[in-house]
Amino acid sequence: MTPQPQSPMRKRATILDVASAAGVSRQTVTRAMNDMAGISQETKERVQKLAAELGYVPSRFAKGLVQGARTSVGLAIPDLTNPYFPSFASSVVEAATQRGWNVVMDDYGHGTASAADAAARLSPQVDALIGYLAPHADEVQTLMGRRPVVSLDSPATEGTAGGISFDYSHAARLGLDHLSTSGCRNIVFLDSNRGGPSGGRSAAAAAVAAETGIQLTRIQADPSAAAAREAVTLLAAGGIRPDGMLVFNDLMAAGALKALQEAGLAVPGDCPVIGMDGIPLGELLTPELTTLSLDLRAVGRAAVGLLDGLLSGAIKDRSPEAFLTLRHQLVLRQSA
Amino acid sequence: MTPQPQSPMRKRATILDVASAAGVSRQTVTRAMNDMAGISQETKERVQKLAAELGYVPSRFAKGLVQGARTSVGLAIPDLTNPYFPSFASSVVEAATQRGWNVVMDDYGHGTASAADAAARLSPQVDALIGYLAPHADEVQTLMGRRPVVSLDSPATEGTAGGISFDYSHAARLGLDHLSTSGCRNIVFLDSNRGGPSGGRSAAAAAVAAETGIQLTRIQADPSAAAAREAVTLLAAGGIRPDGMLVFNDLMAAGALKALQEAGLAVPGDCPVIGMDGIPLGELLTPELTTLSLDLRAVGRAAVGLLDGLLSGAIKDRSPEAFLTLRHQLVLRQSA
DNA sequence: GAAGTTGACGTGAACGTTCACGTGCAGAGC
DNA sequence: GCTCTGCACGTGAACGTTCACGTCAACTTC
Repeated sequence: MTPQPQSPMRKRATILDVASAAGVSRQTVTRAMNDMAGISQETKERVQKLAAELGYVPSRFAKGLVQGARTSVGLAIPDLTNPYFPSFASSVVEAATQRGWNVVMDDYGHGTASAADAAARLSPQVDALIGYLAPHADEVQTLMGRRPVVSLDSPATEGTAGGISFDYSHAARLGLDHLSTSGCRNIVFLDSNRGGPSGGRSAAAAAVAAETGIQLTRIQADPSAAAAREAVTLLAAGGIRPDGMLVFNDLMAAGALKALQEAGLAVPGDCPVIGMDGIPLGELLTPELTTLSLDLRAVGRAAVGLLDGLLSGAIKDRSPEAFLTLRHQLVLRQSA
Repeated sequence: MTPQPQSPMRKRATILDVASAAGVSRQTVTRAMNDMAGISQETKERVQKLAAELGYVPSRFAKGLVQGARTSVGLAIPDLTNPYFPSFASSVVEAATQRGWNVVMDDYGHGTASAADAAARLSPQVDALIGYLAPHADEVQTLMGRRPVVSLDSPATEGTAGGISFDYSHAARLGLDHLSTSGCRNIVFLDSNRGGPSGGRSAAAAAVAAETGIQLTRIQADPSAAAAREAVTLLAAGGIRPDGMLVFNDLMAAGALKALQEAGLAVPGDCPVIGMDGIPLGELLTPELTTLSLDLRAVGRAAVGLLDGLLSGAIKDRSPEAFLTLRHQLVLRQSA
């Protein structure tokens, strides 16, 4: 409360400064700060007040050293700008908070950084790591040593302690079935051009198409709305008129929607569109986006749950239980 | 590499375990792990390999204790689900990463938590705090003691070390001018019903309206797209037909857009709509959203910049330089 | 009035690093 | 042969807490 400048004093006050100012011992200060028993109300208040005046903040390092780590988990995410990731991050933060963990975040989207860079920064600070790491999941686990890494959407062949993957065959089947039932015969799969997690979706779509005899053309773009929009505009300008579209993710689908409308194709009339992921944004588009939806909060919860098991030893590293597969669900709205 | 189970061993390996395994001293292990001089290549590699095998991870607590904190900053955000906040968070993470800081995140949106709860969790872990804290900014600064807190969008009367606020009068003037110039005479301001930062926007809009003789009706809803949609639907059902709309933020504007269209009002034909914040989502809507845009990356950069000044002492706590005011810019798209 | 109990406080040790030296040894230089 | 230099490595101390005990007086208890 007293605005006491004390500016020249650059060094942090320690517990001993408080103790000597109050004329008591370290331990008594500890008792006062942590509301422990064995101290009179009077002394406790005096010490607390003095501590505040001196700007005393217990060193988290000293505390952690002696008490044995409160766990903090790293969260590595490619791009907070894609609405999918904040939804995911938010559920991770919630689940972690419930367990009393804290979350150190790194967003490696800007610049040319990769998940490995993020992990290198995070590694010295955390006891475990969750993230979208493909195709560097291996490298990240190496960086983390024995500390568990849960990787999302990377092939289980990558050697992380645990992982969550998605059943893209199932998703592709749901999506393509719906489109072909709606009469589409000339479907385009708009894929992301990023090496990483994309492979799964496009491969699954191709496989399902081949199996069911659906004609499927694959085009690619950066996984952003703007790039998707441009790609579809280009496609339409080339005279190609798909009569159905399955898109890598909802954000790209939003861009595709725009481009199709601009090209004079009605959605869903001329060309139904199905997105993937189920981000809240979908409901705000016109037409509202039909999508293969993931329960986003469940994804975060599952990731944290796995980590909990791995940390506690209830789940063994790389054991079958350490890998989960989640399924998409077709949410019908207006666009298909 | 060797999958050596070693599971029963629950305790972490320390530097001494590595040292004795390698037959060298602590200091030599330190030299090997940190690529320091004064060690032979041969020994370095041997130690590193051994360390990896033992799963040795240097304790961040011990390291921090002796080296004096690498700074980590807390980031408290109400709701990652509103696309505004991830954009902001992303720029904070980027700016912090550039300085070699790390970011501990807390999202206090879920449940009934407030910024103060988030700060309580964060406080023992961080050296400084950035966040949307209103109306609990005071309380948060108290929790943080002398450590600097930069609060966004809270009145400068709240006693944080620094802050960033927005010139809502300017924004309201830009928005209302544009609407009234377009011929709107019966404008609705769709406000958030959250106590916090909302006051500023609505008060500024009211003031500008009064000053310029514009007829402005204020309605309120939860700051989400769904709630805004519902509120506007209700409004329209009540027979009230606004001929122009200024909205608390872009997310709510997206909901309003939907509702207006459903109610048979053309946008911008019958009722132009202007949002606030300038989130990327705006471009994906139909019609594309005209908005009072903030340079979101600049906001994060500014916040981290302030914190940097405050931490280094270049800027004094609560001095005039510790408070910045940013301005919105009118970005004309289709909705107005 | 001796023994036990309680409350309020203090002290040594330990947590796992790094820093600032110190040591020993091989070879260079004269 | 002696010092000097450089290299590879080791050792005491310190960082700021908390834990597990101690201590000491005042008060009960019978």
